[in-house]
Amino acid sequence: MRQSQLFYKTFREAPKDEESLNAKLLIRAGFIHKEMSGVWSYLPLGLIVLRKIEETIREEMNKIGGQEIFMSVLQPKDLWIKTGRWSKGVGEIMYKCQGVGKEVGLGSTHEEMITDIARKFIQSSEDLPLYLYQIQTKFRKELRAKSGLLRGREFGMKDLYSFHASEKDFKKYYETVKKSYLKIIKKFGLNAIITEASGAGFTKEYTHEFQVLADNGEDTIIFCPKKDFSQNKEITKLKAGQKCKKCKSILKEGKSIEVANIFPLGTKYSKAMGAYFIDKDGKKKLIIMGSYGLGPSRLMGAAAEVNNDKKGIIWPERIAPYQIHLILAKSQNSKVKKEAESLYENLQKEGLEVLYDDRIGKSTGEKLVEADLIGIPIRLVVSEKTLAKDSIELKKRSEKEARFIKKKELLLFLKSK
RNA sequence: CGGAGCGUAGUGUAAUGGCAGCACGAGUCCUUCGGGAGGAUUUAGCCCGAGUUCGAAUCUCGGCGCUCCGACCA
Repeated sequence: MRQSQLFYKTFREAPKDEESLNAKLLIRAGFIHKEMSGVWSYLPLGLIVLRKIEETIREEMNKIGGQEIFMSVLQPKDLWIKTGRWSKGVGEIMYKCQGVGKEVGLGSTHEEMITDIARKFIQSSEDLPLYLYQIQTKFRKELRAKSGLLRGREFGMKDLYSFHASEKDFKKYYETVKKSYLKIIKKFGLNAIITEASGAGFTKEYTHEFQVLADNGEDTIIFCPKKDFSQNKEITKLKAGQKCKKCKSILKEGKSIEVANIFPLGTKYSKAMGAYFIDKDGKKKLIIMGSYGLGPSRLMGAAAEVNNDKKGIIWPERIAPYQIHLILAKSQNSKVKKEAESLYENLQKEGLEVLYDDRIGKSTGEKLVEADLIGIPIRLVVSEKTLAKDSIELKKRSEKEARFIKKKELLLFLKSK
């Protein structure tokens, strides 16, 4: 992509009413645009990042047997009445159908719908286990949206639902999802701690939150530095300073961002909605369910919140909008431009993702500062200096020092990644 | 939903009752040419409504919006 053609704009200063770091950085670098509190639009750079996050999640979900579906945002009211959640006002946003004049739900979560689908398709133990997921926009009645992408009223959610014939089978899959989630989150440059939390109306047991330590997080956890233990402060009876029961490490307290939450639903929804299957023994039994949420937009916010320095964002490779930022330094010598153009063509031929700053009016300094703000992992510069050395300058966003590298070696280096 | 703060060009800021100004951005021209360059020139603004006043960006009331703290977060 030629930067001269890219729809974006960076800003020297963030809007004064944004306080959270992720919002400041993502707005300044031209990734997102706020429509209203808790509601964001994604500009080209931001959308690429969001799509990469979704794609990473999709790959991993498919690996653990997930099949992708896409449920509707508008949901029939009667399903919600069955589970008693319509009148409770537990977050569903009513939507008056224009013209029709009837109330329908605007999807805040999809347990009701998925169970409705499942009870129609699951008939015997032969149909189990079953893993269905979707990547969807959710709408929630957040009384207080805040912290940039970290808590929105409209946001992306990957929700996976599992259906099992036995508790044993459910527990096994629950552990599989835990491992898968840790793996996914790590690819976004984040280190999650699996944290026990309240059942939150879903279950009497613990649910599990995936918490990423960050000063701007809205949760507080008491955790073991070796990850042998972690509980949300809301429910824990332990305090920082006490010893971990498993490994005897001193427990710590920290602010954290909840990037995912998984729930053992048991038979709560299958019971409320009559989702049964015929087991091998010929008996009619309730389907055992789990639900597993992971938020792509919140993950994008968390990734920016955690991976940055004073100059800007430092995107982890897997979700960076481009892998390489090629910069044409300002020069009177037309050979410099020729060299950069030909390098751009070559890198593209190799199938590498390149953002090429081909703008001719901009000073080199401005380009470098802007590149740091945008945060692409590898920066290449073509200038009079590099031309004289018959090489290209290479610098990783995560490292301080740049180095010069011969063109042939450069391609090998980049392809090896 | 309770509490606090804030709403002035695209962004950041000044003017505290008397001609809305500055910087960045954006446009044009010249110079500069590796860490948001310099000069010239152009562009663009008082959240909405009511009130007080000779006169309101400024004071009062109402509304709307944003941020932060708290409650809530299925």
